[in-house]
Amino acid sequence: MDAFYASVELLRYPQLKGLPVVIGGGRRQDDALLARHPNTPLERIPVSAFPVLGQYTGRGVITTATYAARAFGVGSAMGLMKAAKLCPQAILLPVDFEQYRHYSRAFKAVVTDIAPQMEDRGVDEVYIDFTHVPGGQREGGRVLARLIQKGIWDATGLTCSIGVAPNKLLAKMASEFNKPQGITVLQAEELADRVWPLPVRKVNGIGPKAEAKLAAHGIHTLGELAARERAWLVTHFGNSHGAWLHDAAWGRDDRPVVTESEPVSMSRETTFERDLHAVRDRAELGAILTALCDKLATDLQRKGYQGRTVGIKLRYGNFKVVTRDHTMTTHSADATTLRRVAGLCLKRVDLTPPLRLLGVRVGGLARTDPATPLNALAMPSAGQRPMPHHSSHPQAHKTPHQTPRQTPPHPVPDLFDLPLSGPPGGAEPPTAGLPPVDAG
DNA sequence: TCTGGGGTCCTTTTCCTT
DNA sequence: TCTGAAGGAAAAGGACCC
Repeated sequence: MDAFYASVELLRYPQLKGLPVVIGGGRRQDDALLARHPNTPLERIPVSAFPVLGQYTGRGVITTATYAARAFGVGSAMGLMKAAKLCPQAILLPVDFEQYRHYSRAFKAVVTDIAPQMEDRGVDEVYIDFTHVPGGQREGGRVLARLIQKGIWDATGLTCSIGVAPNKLLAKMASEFNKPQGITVLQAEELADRVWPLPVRKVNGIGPKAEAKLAAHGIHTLGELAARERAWLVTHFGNSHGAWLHDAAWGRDDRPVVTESEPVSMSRETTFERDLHAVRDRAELGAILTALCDKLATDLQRKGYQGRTVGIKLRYGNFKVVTRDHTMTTHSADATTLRRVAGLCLKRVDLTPPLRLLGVRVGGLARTDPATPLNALAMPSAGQRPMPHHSSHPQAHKTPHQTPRQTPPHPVPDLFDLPLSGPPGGAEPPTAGLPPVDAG
């Protein structure tokens, strides 16, 4: 298979091109901006009027940053306060998913017009199998890549970097060689020269943890990784991960370009403006949980799905995360049902420490209307790991059994109805707190 | 100093049934 | 009636990606 990996840079305002800009954090700075410049389109508001990072106070992280901002050491997932120290003059824009979705659809339409075998990798990235695209092999794929780049520019004004290689693993790596508007053709025989000198972290699927573990064994580059025996890697990293690491270092990847997929789960979560306490902030937490369930139910219904497993996620003030879930006997997309089951899950966790984040998730999805065409409504599979499927996995490809066990393990009275002083009897975990679950 | 939100997949632990 | 083993599914946690 021949593969492209294409990623586009999403930046809205032409007057900000070339400047350090970060996106993230605060909500609705646009509104304040427009209030100060009535009747002026955002695209015409002068650069000097935009809020800068140095003025920002509060929680949040950077979603993305322009290359000019990255030159200051600012990057994705960095706290805004830290970024403000590195580059206080950077312009800070709010996240606007409506716009991203619009431009995302537009650029993908350009791609599929030219090369229909496209795999969606999120809002700004795709894989393309161009093996059977007419003219796809000219200049090793470079001609087709230029055509796609120009098409995206003409339709959206967005720049795009493209990697061309024999498989997805190498195409993704190649796309990073020449950002933001380059085309890199990487051939299998160039592995030693162009890939092995790279740090292991450049492989899509080696994150900070794997990087640290490899470093502890003195492995920093892909060349050093490739030099290890496969058996040695299997011994130290397990059967599947060790073998995968070995394949990755040797540029081997036989995953196909997947053009359609079904969502596995949907979720909603929110980080609070300040840490909340289950008892003191009981009403607020209850309202947040209800709102999350409402949104999630709306998401499910809009996309035509219902789910059987409902779960909650809590992040404590110390960043420790706990999850609880419960599988129901039937599927549902009903907000009241989600709220009730999420409430039951919440009773099974320790609600004593300060809480930073609350989330609700639904898995075990099934289509509400099976006649809906496959993938017509599915989300892009953004977080999919590049690992191959391991059929040895004990839970792989099994049909769910019909009698899920009942939770919670110890019968708990409705703690959500308890007085604020805490649970009676002393036998229950310290879970006093949130308002009553809505009566079904 | 501070660390979002929405996903997928894998591994390990726990629980249930036979 | 009790016990233990085995196997499968659910639950929990974690790594990773955009």
